[in-house]
Amino acid sequence: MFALVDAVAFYASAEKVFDPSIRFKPVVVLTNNDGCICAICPIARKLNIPKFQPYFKVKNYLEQHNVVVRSSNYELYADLSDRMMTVINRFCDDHYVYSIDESFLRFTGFTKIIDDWADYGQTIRRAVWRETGLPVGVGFGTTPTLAKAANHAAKKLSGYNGVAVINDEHSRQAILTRMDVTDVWGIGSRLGKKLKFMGINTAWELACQNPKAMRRMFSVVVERTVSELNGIACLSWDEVKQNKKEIYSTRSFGERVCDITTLKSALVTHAAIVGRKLRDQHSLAKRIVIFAASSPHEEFYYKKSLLYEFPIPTSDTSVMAKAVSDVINDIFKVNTRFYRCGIGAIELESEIFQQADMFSVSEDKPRMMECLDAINKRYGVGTLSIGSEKLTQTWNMKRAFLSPHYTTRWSDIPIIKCN
DNA sequence: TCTGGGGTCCTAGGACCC
DNA sequence: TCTGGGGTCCTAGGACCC
Repeated sequence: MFALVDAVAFYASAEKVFDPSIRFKPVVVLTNNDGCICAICPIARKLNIPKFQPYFKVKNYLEQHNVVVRSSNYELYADLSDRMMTVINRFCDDHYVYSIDESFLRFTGFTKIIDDWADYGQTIRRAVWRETGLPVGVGFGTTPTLAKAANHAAKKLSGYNGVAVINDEHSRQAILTRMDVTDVWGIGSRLGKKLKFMGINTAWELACQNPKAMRRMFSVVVERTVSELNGIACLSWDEVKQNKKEIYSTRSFGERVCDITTLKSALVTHAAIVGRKLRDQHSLAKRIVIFAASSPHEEFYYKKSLLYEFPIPTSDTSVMAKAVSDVINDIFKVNTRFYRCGIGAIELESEIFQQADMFSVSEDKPRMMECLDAINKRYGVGTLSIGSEKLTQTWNMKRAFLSPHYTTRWSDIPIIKCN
């Protein structure tokens, strides 16, 4: 048995945890640089606010309806995510954190003990709510795709109250027939359109297709999805938990960047983020892409992207920073208003297979990164960083509606006033 | 005044080579 | 005069997710 647990409108709910004054108001959270709307709380959802619309286009509408707007407070969300995952971790023997607000649970030893999954789901929900203040939905299913579907039902369909279980033919049919085909994990708007053209409108109708035929018409991915909807596991647990094959860090600037020093320091910061993520999953990058671009919305679009190959695969931030230095002059172009930039590690291999470098002089390099990670984990990201990250700080994000860092900064600790 | 997210995986098609 | 194959690597862009 699998379960998928995720938070209801995570960013928006996180904003409400330490701010009771907005708890019963419509709240939306914006993406980086206050660009688009990325989270809409259930109260705001009733106003039919479109997700991922540019903020400036719906600003008036939000004001008219007294919607509370918040910038992304990633520090707060990351910390609340940790807390939430720590609680969830108690409830299964195998836990995989899939994204900042979603995690898969697998029950092997537990299966014999638990006879009422719905009740168990409510126990998880209550524990997370009590200990973090975050509302979550819990979906159980015999495959990861069915657990995803049940989770959708738990949060979106009436009569489930936050927990849904697919563990027999009856429950499977009851949920899948009420689910739009585009709400199936892996079926997006594009595939959805084609499927609907073929008369396949619900998840149930998709499940009734011949998997082999789906493979011919679309891809192995759709074939797998059909099988999984029928309770046939195609994604092994190891596959679900697989390491990333590519790791990117990209960001748009709060203000356009026109000078090479600022661009370089931004790229080194991305190198640091990619390096940490590589080390987290014990991977090394053989090659990285380094890119910078102007805005695609402007008349003259400029984009330059370069491949950089390391003689020895690495996850060392300082080595990647050196790569940035090497190529920055080829990427930078004068009189260009840079809008975003980033770094992606695209060819990864496992640390286990690391070739010893015959000419290496600094044997302690990996330990230096270990030390850096440990300090940043303890005292916050950015406590220790590469010198060239700090060359300038002018490219910071635009975050006009930022809430306090309630849980990660002494100065931001919430105060309760008693009269 | 001007403003438009971030991440991962996959594939079609072009460039280049022999 | 006109026509002919197959592999690798790279890039851009599509598709999906939240």
